[in-house]
Amino acid sequence: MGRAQFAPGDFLDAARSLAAEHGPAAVTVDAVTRRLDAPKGSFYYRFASRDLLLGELWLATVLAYQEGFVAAIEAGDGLAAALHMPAWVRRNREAARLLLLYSRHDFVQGKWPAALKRGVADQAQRFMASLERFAHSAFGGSDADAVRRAQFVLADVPMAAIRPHLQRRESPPPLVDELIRATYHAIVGGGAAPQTASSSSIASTRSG
Amino acid sequence: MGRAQFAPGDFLDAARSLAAEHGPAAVTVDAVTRRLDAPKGSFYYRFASRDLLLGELWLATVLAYQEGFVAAIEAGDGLAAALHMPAWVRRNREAARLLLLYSRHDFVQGKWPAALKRGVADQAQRFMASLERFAHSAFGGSDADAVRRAQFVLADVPMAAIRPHLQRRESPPPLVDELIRATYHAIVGGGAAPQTASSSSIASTRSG
DNA sequence: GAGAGTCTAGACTATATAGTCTATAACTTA
DNA sequence: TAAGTTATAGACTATATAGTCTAGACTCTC
Repeated sequence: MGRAQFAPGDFLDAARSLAAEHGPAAVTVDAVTRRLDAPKGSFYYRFASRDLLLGELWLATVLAYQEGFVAAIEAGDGLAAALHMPAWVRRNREAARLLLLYSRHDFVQGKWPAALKRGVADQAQRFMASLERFAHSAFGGSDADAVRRAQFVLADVPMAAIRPHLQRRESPPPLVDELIRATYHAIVGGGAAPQTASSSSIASTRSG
Repeated sequence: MGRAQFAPGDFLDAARSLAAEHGPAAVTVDAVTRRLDAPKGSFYYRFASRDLLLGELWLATVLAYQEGFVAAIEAGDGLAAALHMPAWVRRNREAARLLLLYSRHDFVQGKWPAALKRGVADQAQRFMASLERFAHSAFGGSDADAVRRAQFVLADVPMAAIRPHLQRRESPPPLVDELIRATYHAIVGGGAAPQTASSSSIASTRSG
C-alpha cells in the first residue's frame, strides 16, 4: 500500500484524545492503533517508540500554549499573559487537560532522542526567560524570589483556578478570569486595578 | 512463622516512600516487597490487592492533611486553614508529594471495597462542608460561585504556591506563606490585611 | 509492465506485573 | 508436647503491553 492511509498527526490526535479522556497511561500503542483501526506496523513505521509519541504530543501541547503566553509578555502585558491560560483552555479543551492535569513526567519518563530533548529544553528556557523579563518589570529584579512571584501570578494561579473545572470536564467559567485578575492585582499591584483590596466588591461582581 | 515480621504499616510506609520518590506507578507489589525484603505472600496476607494498598495510602494521606484544615475552619479562621497546607507540607514531605503532585485517580482507579469507598466519600463530604461553611461566613452565601471562591483561596492557591517547590524536592520557603496570605486578603478581604493592594510592599517584604 | 520504494498487516517475542497456591516454619495454648 | 493458628516463602499462572519481523499489497517512475 504505497499510498499512506495514516499521517503522523492521526496518531497524535488519537493519542491526545485518549490521554485527555483517560490519562496518559491509557495511551498504549494498542489503544491508539485500535482507535484508528490501524495495524501496529503502521504505527511503528512512523514512531520509533511509544515514548516518542508521548514526548512529541507533550511538546506540541506545551508549545501551543506557550506561544500566546510569550507574545503577551513580549508585548509587556502581564495580565494578558495570566489570562491567556483560561482563554487558551477554552479553545483547546483536550490539550488543556494534558497540560493542566498531568505533568511532564507522565509523558516523557523514558529515553528520547536528542531532537526532542532539545525541543523541551528550549521551551523551558524560553518560558523562564519570559518569567524573568516580567519579574524585572513588575518586581524590579530577577532574583529567585521575584521570578517565583512571577511564576505564581502568571502560571501557578491560573492553573489552580482552572484545574478543578477541567477535572469536572467543564469549560472554565468567567469567575476563573475574575479570580486570576484579582490575584494578579494583589501581587503585582499598580496598573489598572479595578478595585482596592476591599473585596466584598469582588465577591459580588459575578455571582449571577 | 507465627510471630509477624511485618505490620500493615510497614507496607504502607514502603509504598509511601516509593510513591513520593518515583510516583504511584512505581508502587508495584514487587517493588514494595523488595524494599522490605518481604515475600509476596506476606503482602497478600495483609492486603487483598495492590489497589487496596494504594487506596488506603491515599485515604490516610488525605485525612492526615484534612484534620488540621477542618479544625481551622471550625475555629472560624480561614487564613489559618489556608496556611495549614504549607505548614503540614513542611512536616510531612513524603505524604505531601502524594497529595500535591498526583491526583486521587493515580491511586484509586480500580475497584475498592465498600469500606474504603465510604471513607473517601466521607472525606470529600467533610471537606465540602468546610468549604461551604467558610463560603457562607466569608462571602455571605453557599452558592456554587461562593464555594468555588472558597476552594480557590483555601485549597487551590495554597497548592499552586507549594507545588513547584515539591517538584524540585525543596521545602516550601516562607515566600509561599506570603503569597497565600496576600491572595487570601485580596479575595476574602477585610480581616487583618497587613497591607493594601499596593504591592511593591508585598514584593519587597521577603526578598532577603 | 518491471522494479524500487512505501506502507499495511498482523502474528510473534520478550518482559513486567498482579495475583494464586501449596508447603512449611514459628509461635500459642491446652 | 500435640494440635491449631498465624505468617513466611517463593514458585507458578495469567495477562497486558512494548516492540520485532516477515510477507505482501499498492503506487510511482522509467
